[in-house]
Amino acid sequence: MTGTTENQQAARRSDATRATILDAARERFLADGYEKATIRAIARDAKIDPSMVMRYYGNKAGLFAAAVAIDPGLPGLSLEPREEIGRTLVRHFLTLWEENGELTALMRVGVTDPAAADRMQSVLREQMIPLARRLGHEPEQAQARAALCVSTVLGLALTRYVLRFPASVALGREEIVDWLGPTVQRYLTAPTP
Amino acid sequence: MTGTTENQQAARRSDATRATILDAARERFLADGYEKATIRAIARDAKIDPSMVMRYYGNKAGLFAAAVAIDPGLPGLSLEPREEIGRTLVRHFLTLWEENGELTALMRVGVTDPAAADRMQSVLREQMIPLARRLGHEPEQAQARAALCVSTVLGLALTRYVLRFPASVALGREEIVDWLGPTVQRYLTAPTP
DNA sequence: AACGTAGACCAACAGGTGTTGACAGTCCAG
DNA sequence: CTGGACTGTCAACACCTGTTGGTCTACGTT
Repeated sequence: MTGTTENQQAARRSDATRATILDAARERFLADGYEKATIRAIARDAKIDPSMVMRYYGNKAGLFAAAVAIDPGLPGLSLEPREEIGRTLVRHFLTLWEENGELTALMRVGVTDPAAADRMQSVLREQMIPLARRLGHEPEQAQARAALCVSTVLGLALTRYVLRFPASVALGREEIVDWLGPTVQRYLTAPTP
Repeated sequence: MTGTTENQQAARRSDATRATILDAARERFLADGYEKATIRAIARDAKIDPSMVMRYYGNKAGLFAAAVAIDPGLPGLSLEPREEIGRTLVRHFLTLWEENGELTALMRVGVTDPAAADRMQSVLREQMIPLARRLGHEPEQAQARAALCVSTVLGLALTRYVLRFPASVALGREEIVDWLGPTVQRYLTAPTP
């Protein structure tokens, strides 16, 4: 872990430190949000000097950007049977949120910071709207339907993972799929009401 | 406005100032969130001294509490015809959010601050769950169904009023009612899937 | 008219923030 | 073995934060 010099990207000796910082940053941003998660606290967690954070990530914004770099990766959903796409989508988002705590951090910040909000929106723009379009809707319809789907899953994420309402946390995984799946399905495939 | 002394609650001479502060606070909290909305900035907006804010509201938390005191006031919804309750509920929440910017502020803060999060949850506890129960569900069912409804409307509020996703902002009021109404209706009245 | 009190202002405090620069130790290439 | 680049440490800067106490003004009551 400390001697190899010929990697694809010139493995630096400081990679371990970099990773430690990033882990601590993710944890802090997730727990406290952007403003309250101070560089000093993150550095303390990582047991390094605050100035190292600056050296490696430029500034606080850069650190945050590095900490929440994530790929939503909606898989080739057009392959799914059309009647199952709602449930599949909901299931996919559930695992996504449960595996990546960064998403909670991103939401905490996005609510105040336009740049982070835009990052969240990109999922809608680049993945959900094209998906709705692939399902045969004209542009406006695709926009509206995709917005409704995103609002559905983000609403659940908000009450369950961010605000942690007990009633929402108590819901079982498959219970959620059973309720929200048909909803998303309807938003995507039902005729306009 | 400046001479009456015998009101129900001893109208103070400073009431105008108090109101000015509260207005400025609401605006700032709404725009910036809790941490970024500084007392100094609020005082500057209200064109008074920062120390007055402390004098009248104790501290920053007290000011925030006073700024977002709001009553969701779900009306006597049990009077509504059972088949229309979904649409009525959605319509009610839409006007609520559009008339009270404080709700956006509350959400911005609740995402980071547990106390504010709890305040949001109280709507669920004290209004939605009883409503679901009044519709004839046993306790657990009522909890789950109410959580789904809250998640639905908060999801819309999040994408439309807080994050301001264009695709969500573009939705028309009745369009939202047409899509979300049946969803909420199903969460409240459909048999468990 | 005189007094007590509440409203408003000012200056300052103590602490925390992101960020910077100079210095010492460590590793590898020449 | 010697240079130079990289990793890490320490102390400090300039600024902004919430909050406090003292002081002057103006009103309402007696």
